[in-house]
Amino acid sequence: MSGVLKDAIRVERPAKTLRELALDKVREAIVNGYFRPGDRLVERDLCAQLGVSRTVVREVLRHLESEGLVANLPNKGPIVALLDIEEAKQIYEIRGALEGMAARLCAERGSPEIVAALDESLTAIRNGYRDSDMAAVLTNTSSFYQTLFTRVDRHVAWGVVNLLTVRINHLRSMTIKTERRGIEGPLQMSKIVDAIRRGDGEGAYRAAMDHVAAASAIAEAVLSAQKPAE
Amino acid sequence: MSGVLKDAIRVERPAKTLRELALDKVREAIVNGYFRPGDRLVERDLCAQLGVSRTVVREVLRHLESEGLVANLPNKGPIVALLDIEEAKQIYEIRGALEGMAARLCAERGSPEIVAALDESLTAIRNGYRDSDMAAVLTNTSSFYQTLFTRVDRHVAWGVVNLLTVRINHLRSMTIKTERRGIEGPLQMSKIVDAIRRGDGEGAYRAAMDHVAAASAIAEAVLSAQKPAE
DNA sequence: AATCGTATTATGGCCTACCAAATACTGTAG
DNA sequence: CTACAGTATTTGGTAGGCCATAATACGATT
Repeated sequence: MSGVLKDAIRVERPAKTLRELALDKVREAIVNGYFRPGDRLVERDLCAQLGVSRTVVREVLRHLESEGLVANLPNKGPIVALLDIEEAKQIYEIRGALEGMAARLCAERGSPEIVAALDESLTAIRNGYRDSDMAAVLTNTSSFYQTLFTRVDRHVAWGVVNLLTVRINHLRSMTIKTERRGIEGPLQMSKIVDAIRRGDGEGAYRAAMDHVAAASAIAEAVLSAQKPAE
Repeated sequence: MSGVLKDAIRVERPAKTLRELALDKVREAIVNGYFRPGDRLVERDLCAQLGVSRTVVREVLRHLESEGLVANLPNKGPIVALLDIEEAKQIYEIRGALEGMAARLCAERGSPEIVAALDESLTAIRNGYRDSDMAAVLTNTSSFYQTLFTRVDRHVAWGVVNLLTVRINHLRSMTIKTERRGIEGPLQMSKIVDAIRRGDGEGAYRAAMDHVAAASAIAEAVLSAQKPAE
């Protein structure tokens, strides 16, 4: 049997442990609102719902806790973390600093491939708004920023941004639906791309900051309009 | 019985679970070098060493994994994460962005209390260098930055910085011992304080960035001098 | 009827024991 | 000396149990 063939037919293992699958499921469930902020996450119930053992559930809860998606009340157990408006603003601020940094680096790199990739995501975002396909808007916004970070090899910063982003995910899906966001959002993002295209690091930095600041302002409005109602 | 008294005599419970104690122990052991990068962390060995069950050990390992201190090799198990020089540089870069941001905010706030607190930490750092007490240098450097972040209520950013910092902790203790660091480090930090004192946001930002950049450069030198030797 | 004390329940924290699968090691037969 | 089979190691995952605590419900007593 040839070594080459052996490699060729090598079966791609799922490679995902049950724990990781469960982790994704629960995170997904929190992010998309199946579990609401404040909901208790009872271990044994989760076992039943996920069809896994308590060991796995507990590891998943620990992991989500360190991600900030789950909070652990002493002597009461884990709940879905509540999103504090102050915290949300700080998260947006951090994203601004990091995305601005990445945008500047992209501009300084001056690679046409980056601009092309960003344009592609941006077009997809515009189409998403046109078709009212908010899921598409979210995933392509994500890939827009992923490009920004990973094309200049800032994987750690991308990881941080991702970590923080899941915590404000419900906010993201709300801000995105805002009336004017469908126009202004892509406009601001295209300013980032333009600055990168002309190699304007400082402009790219500011454009990225502006975009996040706008998102933050909308989020604040949404949150403070919502909180009193509870 | 008076309500005031009731609060006054409220018994302080340890409140720490076994898991948290174990987590701290293991993290500490990794950070201070008892476990070296690349070392395997065999669950059952840890159970024996910590005197706890596998349940606890596994949760601890998961937690450290999500902190980036532990890496999990598929089908082989957890090891202490190896520090890649590229990753270290990125971490320093992120710290620069966030600490710069915090320094700017402190300068804009213009509160004498902040300056006083920073000065106090800085003095302690200088004393630490004078007495060759590197542990003191580290903890006071930490409190310097903690002041920078928490006095302007940036707890999330402080959390991010902390999370990243533990990953480069061995580097920190090495860069700190570098010959000229004992002079230049405090000098750069005093520039941050000076800029804050005169309300110069931009200057504080740049000074904070410079300080981290210098640390990064030293770390790079140390690491690349060390890696080939292995 | 109001209050005080006592089961009961729900739940998390922690433990032991077990099995399956993958990997690493080891000794033996050819 | 090599190939191969068996053995130990170790993780991933499961099952189930014990204990402590907190909350709640339920009486019993005054």
